[in-house]
Amino acid sequence: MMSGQIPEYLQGLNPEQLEAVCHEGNRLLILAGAGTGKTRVITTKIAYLVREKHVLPESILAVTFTNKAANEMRERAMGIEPACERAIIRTFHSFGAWFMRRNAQAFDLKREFTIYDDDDSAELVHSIFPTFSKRDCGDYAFLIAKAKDYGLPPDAPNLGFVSQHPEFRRIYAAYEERLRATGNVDFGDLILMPARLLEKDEAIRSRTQQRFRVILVDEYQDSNVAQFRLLQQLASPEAMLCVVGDDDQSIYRFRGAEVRNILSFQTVFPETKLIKLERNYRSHQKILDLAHSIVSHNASRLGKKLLATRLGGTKPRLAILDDQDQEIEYCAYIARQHLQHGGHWRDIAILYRTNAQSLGFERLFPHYDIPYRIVGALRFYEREEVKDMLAFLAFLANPRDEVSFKRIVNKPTRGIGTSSIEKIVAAALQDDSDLLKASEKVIQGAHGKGKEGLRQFLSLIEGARSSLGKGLNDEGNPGMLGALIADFAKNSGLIDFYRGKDKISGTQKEENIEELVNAASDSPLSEDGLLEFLDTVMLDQSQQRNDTNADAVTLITMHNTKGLEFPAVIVTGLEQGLFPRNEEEGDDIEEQRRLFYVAVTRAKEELYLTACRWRRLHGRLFETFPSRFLTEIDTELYELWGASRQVPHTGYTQGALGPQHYRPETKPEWVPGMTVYHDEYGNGTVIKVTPSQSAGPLVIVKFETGKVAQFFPKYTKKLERVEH
DNA sequence: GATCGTTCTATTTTT
DNA sequence: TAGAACGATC
Repeated sequence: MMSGQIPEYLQGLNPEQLEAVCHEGNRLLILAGAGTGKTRVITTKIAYLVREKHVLPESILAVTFTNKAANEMRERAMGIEPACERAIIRTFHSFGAWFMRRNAQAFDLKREFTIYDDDDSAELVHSIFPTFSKRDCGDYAFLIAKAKDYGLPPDAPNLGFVSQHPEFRRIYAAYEERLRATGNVDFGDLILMPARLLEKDEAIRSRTQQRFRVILVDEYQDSNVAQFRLLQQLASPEAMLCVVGDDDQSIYRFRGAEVRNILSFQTVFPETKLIKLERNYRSHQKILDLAHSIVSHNASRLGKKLLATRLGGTKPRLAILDDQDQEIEYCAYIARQHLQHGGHWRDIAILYRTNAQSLGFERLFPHYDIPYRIVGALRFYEREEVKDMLAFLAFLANPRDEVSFKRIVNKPTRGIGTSSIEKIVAAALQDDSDLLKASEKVIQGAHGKGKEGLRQFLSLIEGARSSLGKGLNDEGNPGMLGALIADFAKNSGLIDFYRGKDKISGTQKEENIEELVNAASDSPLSEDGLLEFLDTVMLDQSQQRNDTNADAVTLITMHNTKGLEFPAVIVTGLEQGLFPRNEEEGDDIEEQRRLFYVAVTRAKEELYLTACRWRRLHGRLFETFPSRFLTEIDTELYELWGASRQVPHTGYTQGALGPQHYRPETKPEWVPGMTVYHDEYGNGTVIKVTPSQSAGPLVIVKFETGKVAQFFPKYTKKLERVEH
């Protein structure tokens, strides 16, 4: 700093945060636990570098994983130092797209490429292999995406790491070839292609490295192998590379995230300075202790322990309930109580592992008069009609885009059958031309209804292309993209088509189109405007405008809660087989444990955990056992909520759906000192028996191996009394 | 090319 | 249980 005077924006940082902001070494790993103010650190650091160190904002690159996080980062940095507007603050993928558009030639791409999402990829696989089922196509697309996440091209020797399938390499290679023919890229390409280009093209590499003197990465624990390779290429030894993350919150392994990126950061860059942020500003200590008790069972972690700055707080509470309906009723009861104590509905979040678990809440909450909102259910850009419009735009931008062409060419039906479409696609591939030219060609030989339909479609596209080229609306003024979409919806007959569907099925397709038109109403009617709009839309498929302000209970998957916080959190469905699933072991178990950790660290004041003895799954009723994660938690850290007394009723009585046939068996008694045998742990001695009201006694056993574990004998069959 | 009945299958999802 | 996907049928 220039003088002894500490600038205002640095005041209020704790010593570790301040150190993280001011540290000047080239490799910095900030291990930031949940709720430790990591966004504040990263944004303050950007502003600090610009303001105090006179780093050019343009030479700062900050990458995150979600658009929401990127936007927040930019706004907060600008709040401190307006010049930060010029910094490149983007998601990884949006940075990739930015980089690829600027260097399109080096990638052998036309400027007008658009981005295929996962569905489009699956469609492309289906195009190449029409005999494959939709499902298989989706699976292959997933594997291809995963291969790219791991940085593996089709000819990679170790492609077997992703799939052992003998045909996978061939399928992947065919996909790549066809994708290149369309001139488009997929999500994986946005990372892997820049990484590979920088690896092999020294001129571009050094030019890029000279530009970016500072590289910051948020949520680093979620980065994948390809992203790591990209970072390695972007960051010259002289550049400052600062990664911020929490190894305990890595929960996207199934999507290619590689915890080892953060675990081994110090090994890869030995000069790394490590700063841990462990002061938590969100939750009180009792919640943090429970969270720590969970995650400390993981072997693969750098290790850190959160310390609360907030005082007081009540112990988390565990409730063992009979079945889902009772679990829902319990949640309703908790929510109501919260309100009676002056809280709001919006303070409460109900967390679950699978989306399907929201169904019960949706069914019963109206009866309990509990307002709710579901986060992450159906996404705006996944809707049929929205995808149709986007396909139209994408095809307008890039007439080689086979997937988009197929989606709209015969919708609504214009009599263009599969065989005509195949002919057109084949002709385009044959002549290495685009689908418009190929259509013109095929139209010669066509006749009847199909010919007329194709002519209609072509004139529709021609009209749109010409107004895009002119950039003017009907009055001769500069036009907007929104109007183009609206015109297309009308002229193509799609709007009538949707209107009909809306009438029959009560959907809101027409409204959704209007919403999309609105979203595009600020985009200029030009090639650039079009590409920019498509990028924004394709790269931000987050659940649109769910009114966060509404006073309603939040229903949400544990995954979706990352980065959020709530005064009261209920983590439901803590049963073996559901969370974790039975087949999960090793690294998977550790990831699930981290997910549990993420879930409980969302709570600011109240934390509730629930498990059911019976769970309906795929229409069948199963007897379940408490999650192994529950038995791992030190019993001192939570209170057991007794449920042998009835869950207080909230007015609504349900039908006799419950499992009436279930009668708790009377198990033999358990007393301290008793010798027991456990399926996995062997012989042991009961050291303590705690009665509970609903779950039967809780038995704590010290095994000969030294391991201490606790059980509800009522729920486990693995623990047996040894007869004397 | 729409509609109906049968069959299958069943996490999580930043981009 | 419930939704999607596929094949058969009109």
